[in-house]
Amino acid sequence: MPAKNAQSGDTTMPLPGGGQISERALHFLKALIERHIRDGQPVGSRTLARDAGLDLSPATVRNVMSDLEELGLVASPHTSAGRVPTASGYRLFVDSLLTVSPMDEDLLAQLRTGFEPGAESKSLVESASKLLSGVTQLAGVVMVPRHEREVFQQIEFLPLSGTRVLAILVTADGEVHNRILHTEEHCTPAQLQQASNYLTEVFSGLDMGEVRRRLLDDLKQTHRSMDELMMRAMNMAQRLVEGAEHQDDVLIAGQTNLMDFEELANVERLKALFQAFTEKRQILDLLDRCIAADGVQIFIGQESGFELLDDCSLVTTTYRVEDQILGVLGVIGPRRMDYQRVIPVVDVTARLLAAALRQP
Amino acid sequence: MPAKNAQSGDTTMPLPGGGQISERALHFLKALIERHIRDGQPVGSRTLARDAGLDLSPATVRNVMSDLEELGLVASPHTSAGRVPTASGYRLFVDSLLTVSPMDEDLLAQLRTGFEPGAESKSLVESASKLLSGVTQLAGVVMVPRHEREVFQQIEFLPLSGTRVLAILVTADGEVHNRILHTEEHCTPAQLQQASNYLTEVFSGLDMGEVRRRLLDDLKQTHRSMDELMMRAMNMAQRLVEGAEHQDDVLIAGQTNLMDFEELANVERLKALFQAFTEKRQILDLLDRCIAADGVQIFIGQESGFELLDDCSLVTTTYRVEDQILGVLGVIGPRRMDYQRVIPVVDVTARLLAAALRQP
DNA sequence: AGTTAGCACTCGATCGCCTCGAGTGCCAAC
DNA sequence: GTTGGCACTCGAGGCGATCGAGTGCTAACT
Repeated sequence: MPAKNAQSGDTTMPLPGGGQISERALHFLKALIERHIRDGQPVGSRTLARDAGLDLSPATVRNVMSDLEELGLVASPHTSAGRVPTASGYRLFVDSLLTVSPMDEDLLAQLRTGFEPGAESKSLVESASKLLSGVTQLAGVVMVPRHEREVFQQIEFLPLSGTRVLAILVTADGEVHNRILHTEEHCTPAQLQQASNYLTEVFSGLDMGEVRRRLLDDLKQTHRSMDELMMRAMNMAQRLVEGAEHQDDVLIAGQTNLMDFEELANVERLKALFQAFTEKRQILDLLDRCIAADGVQIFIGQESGFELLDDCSLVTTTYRVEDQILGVLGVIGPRRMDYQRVIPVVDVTARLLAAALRQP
Repeated sequence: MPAKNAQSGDTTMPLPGGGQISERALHFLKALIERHIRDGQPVGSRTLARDAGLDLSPATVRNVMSDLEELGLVASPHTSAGRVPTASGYRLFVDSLLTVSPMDEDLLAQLRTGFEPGAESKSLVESASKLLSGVTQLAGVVMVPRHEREVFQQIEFLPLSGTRVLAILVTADGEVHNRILHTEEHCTPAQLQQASNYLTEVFSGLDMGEVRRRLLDDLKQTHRSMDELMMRAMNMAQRLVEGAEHQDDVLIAGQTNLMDFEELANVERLKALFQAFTEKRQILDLLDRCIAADGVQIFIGQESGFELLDDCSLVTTTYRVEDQILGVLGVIGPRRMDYQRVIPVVDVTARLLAAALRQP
């Protein structure tokens, strides 16, 4: 029998997947999910009847639950075990049922004091991931400010012994990248000075993507009048810019928190998950896909498109300075995470990190 | 009845803990341990009789095993379950029974090619930990070259915007440390240049411990004639040297390998272990205690004095350049690891790392 | 004296069986 | 539309039997 809970005194709402659902059914869904988030157990009709506060008998609740099951919002692990929310159930929950409570004062204070005002961006990002994991008891992930978006400020070349040269790239936000380069010939300090002056003058104020593009262009047009020194400087700059990529582009903290959840406490699954955490590649790709969207994004189960996280949810948001997106941060946890609490935490942390990054 | 296997045709040997043990019993102990290392199961008399190759009946083997048990070298988890080596059993095994086979050619080649010749020390150390874990299928740990032992080569100050100065410290082995400092007053590039020239001249060739000591001394003796600029330079150098400490002093790779061992596959234990791996502090302390000793060191079970590793063993050795100890590396695995194979791997990796570090 | 076969015994693992209880679905009555 | 009642399902947990690997002991063998 199809779901026909549409009744006179109760409004019904259209459902994303097509079909209708009564207000009352939604209320029960919400209560069920909240209960399940709290204790992790399948929720039975008796319990839900008590929880919902509507003074209805378990039998009635069973009818409603049956409807919810037919709509694919809940499921029962086996015949005689209450219901558990499905991914779609959670989806509906976070989209329309969530009561976004204002954030706790203490919590806000805790987050605020977590960011050391004058600190370097590296350490701020680290604080962010630790705060996220500490406050939510989940795994915190932060994608560090994307190099592409950073602004070139100056470059210096420092002669080391032999033909080795230390190249130092400073970006506008005070980030420092350095790398040892091997040149074919020996360079004098004066030559190096000249090269760095030239490059700094030409590229200062451009973002790194632009710098890379121009470098490539300039190097291609070798016919352009350019003395050999500059060629070499360009080459060095090129190698520095190319090299300062990836690697520690994503910070993860509190991985071990995930071991506390029974639904994930399976050694094989954990192994795969932790391997992904140490390699970071896949996590980075995942976060990279979140960078386009605005505001807090939530991926439940397979929605992340990342098999390892099928039993997990991911709550992310971007952090930005003056409308420029710097990166993405968020948390990874089991599907049954406390979204109500986690969402504002992620949101606020992003704002605080952005604010801290703004004033170097 | 005490162990009285002393017999005419069989030599007996004194045991570290006092007591005697026959050659034959040792032979059985060795076979038992090798068997247990291979399959992880308690070893019964029938199996051992076959394994030992001495053509003795299980009944005889049982007598021997009983002696071994009385000496505390093996134990049975319960009445009818064969024997398992104890920590003392492993101890005796690694001390006197181990047949150190020469290293496999392919393996040696694999280790050799793992180190990129000209690479920076940071990346060499990373290679070492990855090789250790990859080759042994255990967790590889490397304590990075201790800062104290490094040799100061040059220092440079780079003016940034405002009163911020980027201090760059280069050590003889090509390691680069940098840090952003805030000065009270604005410094001209010329002043900074002068300061860096002075400091480089004074400290070049000294090891970092010496540099720190002299800096502290000089700063204390403010009555000494020294112009204000130098004072400030000293101050900056001081802050840089102090700051470039600890943090990533130990690298760990292949932690997840430990999840494959049933004897460790317990979520609580794993959580504690992985927390220690991310905090690193305790691991660092542990490795620090190994730095004094010479050659390959083996800690079995509680011998490490680190509760979390009670069910693990630790095989370490130091790596050195010209008799100067640079650091410690090794592997962490279950007690029943393949010592025969692991020990040479640790040993050779240390030598290769040292060799790679020698030529920057 | 050391070695061995034989034998009783122990004990975990596994299976089947049962009971218990939480929860469901359906139906008839309110 | 709601509810109580009822039969049914199914996992969890307890109980007992069986199986088999392994032990310890003893008595006989070399």
